[in-house]
Amino acid sequence: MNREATDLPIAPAGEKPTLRSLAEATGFSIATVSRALADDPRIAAKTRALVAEAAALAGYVPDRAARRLRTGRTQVVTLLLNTQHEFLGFTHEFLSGMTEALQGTGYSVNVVPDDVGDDRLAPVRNILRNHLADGVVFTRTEAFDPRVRLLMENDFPFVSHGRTEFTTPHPFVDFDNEAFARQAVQRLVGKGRTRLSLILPEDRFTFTQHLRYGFVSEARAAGVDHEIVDGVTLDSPAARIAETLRASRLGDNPPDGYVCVGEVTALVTLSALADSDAVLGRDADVFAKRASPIFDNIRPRIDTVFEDLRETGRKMAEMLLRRMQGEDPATLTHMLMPDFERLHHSPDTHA
Amino acid sequence: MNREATDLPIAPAGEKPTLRSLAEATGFSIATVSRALADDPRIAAKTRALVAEAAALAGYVPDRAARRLRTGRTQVVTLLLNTQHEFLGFTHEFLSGMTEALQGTGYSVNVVPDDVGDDRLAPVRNILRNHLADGVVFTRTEAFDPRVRLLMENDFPFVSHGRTEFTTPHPFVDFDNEAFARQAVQRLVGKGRTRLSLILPEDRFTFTQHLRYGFVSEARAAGVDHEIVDGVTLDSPAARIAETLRASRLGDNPPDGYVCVGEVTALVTLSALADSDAVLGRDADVFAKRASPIFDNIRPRIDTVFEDLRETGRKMAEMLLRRMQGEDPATLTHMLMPDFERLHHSPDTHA
DNA sequence: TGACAGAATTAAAACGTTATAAATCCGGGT
DNA sequence: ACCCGGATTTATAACGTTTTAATTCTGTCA
Repeated sequence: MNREATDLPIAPAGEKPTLRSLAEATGFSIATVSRALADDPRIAAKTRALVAEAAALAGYVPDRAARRLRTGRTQVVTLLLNTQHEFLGFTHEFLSGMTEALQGTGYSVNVVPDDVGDDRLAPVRNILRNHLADGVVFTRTEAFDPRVRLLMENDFPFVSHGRTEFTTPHPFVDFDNEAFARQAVQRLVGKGRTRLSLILPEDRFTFTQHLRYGFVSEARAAGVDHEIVDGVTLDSPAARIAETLRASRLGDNPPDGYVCVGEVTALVTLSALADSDAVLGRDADVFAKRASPIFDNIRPRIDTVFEDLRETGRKMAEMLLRRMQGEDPATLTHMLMPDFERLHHSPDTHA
Repeated sequence: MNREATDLPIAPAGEKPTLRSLAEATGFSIATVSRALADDPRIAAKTRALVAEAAALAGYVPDRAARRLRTGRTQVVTLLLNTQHEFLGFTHEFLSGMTEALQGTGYSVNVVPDDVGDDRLAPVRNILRNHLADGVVFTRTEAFDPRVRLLMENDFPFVSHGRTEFTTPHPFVDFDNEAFARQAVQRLVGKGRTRLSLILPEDRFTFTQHLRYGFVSEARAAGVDHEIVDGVTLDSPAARIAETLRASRLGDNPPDGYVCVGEVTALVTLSALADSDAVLGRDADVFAKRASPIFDNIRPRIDTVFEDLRETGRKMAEMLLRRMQGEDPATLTHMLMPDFERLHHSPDTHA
């Protein structure tokens, strides 16, 4: 019945501290200890302090399984991972950002493949049915993404990377791809380029439309020729993209300005140019979006704009936390702007 | 008390099936249902069949929290993620491989950052103390890796990516970096190169020693000059590596053959060559290890060997499963060979 | 002196499993 | 009929929490 903090027993080496052991150590009941740790105002302040001290001393950490069983809350957030396609370094940066934001919150990150088998919704259904997580995060969002629909129907917390065209608002984090496309066009036009070319992601992704709109309307405004490459998408095999680009360079009036949405596409474009003996800066220019630092080390240098995926992951985790705490989904949206500060003007690393 | 499989009640829409609901549906007790689902031979075969059918019909899935609380097994494996450095695409491929191998096993993958704060062992201690997982997987293994030591002391299942120099054997999956280094030297020597250069990872990693040994002994055997670049490592900022390489090219007798252990290093090397007006194939050659497909799209083309990180993740997860099932740790080792089949002989994508 | 309200604490149930120990069933031998 | 043993089945406790509904304390006021 020891209630003096000074002579509490030290943590026994072998067995892990539990509410019961804390109760025995402090002389209070399990219920009181539980409430005290939750800072319940119904518990006397002195008691709360005593219990807190005992818990710290013993290194008490609540058992996740027990809490989860009792409350139904898993303290887990799931990332739906597309295991096939990736922007270079995407997964790494994104995950790092997520874990960073979740650090110290008690939530842990669970990774589930989003593209196995025929039923595209199976992973989400599985999570919903068996309450495998308290929230979900995913990428490659489509205009009418079935995952979004299903999650909204079930009022389940989630944050999508990318917007949808559903009327009901939902939390998302997105990169302003329209602004990127516009800027890319402006840059190329500024260099005197008049025949622009763009390879788009697959049509079903929402950001494809944003890219298209930004590209087309800005090119029209500038009064320059522009084409969206037919027959291939960002997800096409690199070899096929290369093939298509090389073929296009054999035409009468090949493009002289390339907007590249991904790093791989940019590299393919560069090699297609090299393969057809076109010289960068003379025959054509390339403007690309980058998410990794590799372009710093590639010759010839090209202009790039940075999409911060670590920040994206961080923001998405933050919004998910707030959504799970019951904040209004409609307000939980965030747009990342093309990083003009860190715009990459082919810095000379000799300096 | 209905025991006929034919007219079992269908799964009620709202509430999730549980042992109790299955017991009510079949007329057996909870204990019997539990045992039947575990295929306990003490339960009559007919009963087992009946229960299995009812479970399937109801879509029963055991509650993870309850099972975890009762058994102490989490059904979780944790990947210790280094959030700072990455081989391009490493995390993505590795995780994809892991989830692939774990598909259908009931295990899920948890990602924990391995490099926050000052205490390098904190994540592992946290997992051990609070039994946050049944097994652990990590990369960037050191010769006397403290994580390995701690995990072994606690007899906790793990698989390391890379070997250690501890005498007690433990499960690992490793890439044969010595073989890679030897082959790289052979290739470069085969092209007539006589002054080879290598940038190593930090000394503390085990594979650094393997690379060094393979490189040095093969170069000696071939009787060619060779140097290990001083003052920088694979993890140095790309700019510093570039700086060092450019400086080295100004010397009397610059290297004419570069062995690159990572993609970024390879790119940096290429740009350093370009920056100092050296021509690949004439003034120097580069041989690199690649883990992503980007080299297919880089000009000038270089020879590369493929390290399959998806396969690595898959194998590590498989070994971990077997270790958790009690297999002898000493036998759970796997070496991945440099992929000679998929050796990249600068294929001409024009073909 | 009691009664009583509010403050503080607690007993006990529940979450869904698994596992120990005990109970029931059934057929065969006496 | 009766008992016995093996085959089945079951009641129950436990895992570590949270929370509902008491219960006990304390001091105040009639």
